[in-house]
Amino acid sequence: MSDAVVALAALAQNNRLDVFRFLVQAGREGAPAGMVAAGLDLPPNTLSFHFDRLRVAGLVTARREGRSIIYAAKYEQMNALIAFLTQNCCQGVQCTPAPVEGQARKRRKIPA
Amino acid sequence: MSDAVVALAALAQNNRLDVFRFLVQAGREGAPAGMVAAGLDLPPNTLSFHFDRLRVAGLVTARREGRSIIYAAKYEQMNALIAFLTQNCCQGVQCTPAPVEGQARKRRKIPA
DNA sequence: CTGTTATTTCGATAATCGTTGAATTATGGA
DNA sequence: TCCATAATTCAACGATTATCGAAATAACAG
Repeated sequence: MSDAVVALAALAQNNRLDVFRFLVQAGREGAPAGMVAAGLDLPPNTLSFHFDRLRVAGLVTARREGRSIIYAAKYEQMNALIAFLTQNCCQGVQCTPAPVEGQARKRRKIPA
Repeated sequence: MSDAVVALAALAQNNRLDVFRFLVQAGREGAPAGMVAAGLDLPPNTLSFHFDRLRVAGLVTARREGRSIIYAAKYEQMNALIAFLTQNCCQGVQCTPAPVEGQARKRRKIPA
């Protein structure tokens, strides 16, 4: 539960949210730190700091590959966060913001 | 878009997340500040600070009623946040964590 | 007006945050 | 070995945060 707060805090910062979005777009494979640095124009030490936050929050994984360190988004954790928000912060009320595609047509109310 | 960061930051704090959840449970009607203070055992000035954060983030509304001030969760904003996360932080990948109730049965793929 | 209840505002404080420059570690190539 | 590349760690900094006690404001009752 305080898990959620940590994850929220990790995403509640512009650069960090950008980093995470970048990694999401990079796919399961992930991307080396340097590529993220180049893509977002962030100095490597600042980036290291943010990566660490995301990692501690369980939102990304890190693995070494040659001299690069590859970071990858942890989709499961993101799903868990969204699930938490959906269940705890909209309770009872219609909330699920309609899946992006294939949403059901509104059903006509059946008269008594 | 930086809207999302503000909303995330507003929820990225234990007491504040509790406050928001309390208001969500209170329903559209909302609840007076004092009731939240009692329910969560928080000093009123600290609570004021947190209410303000949530209000600025667009996550709650405030209206005066007699001597009380009634705060209410803004479900639409929460939906918008969840929508943002669903679309921007899981892009392409299966992500929507299955609506709590009434979820559609999985459709059998139609063979060519 | 006076007093009471409900809440906010103000000033101060300790803690945490995001960024920076400089130094450091780790890997691989010549 | 020596050098270059990729990334992290460290110390410092100004800025923001969450909390507190005390004072102020708002609405109502007598």
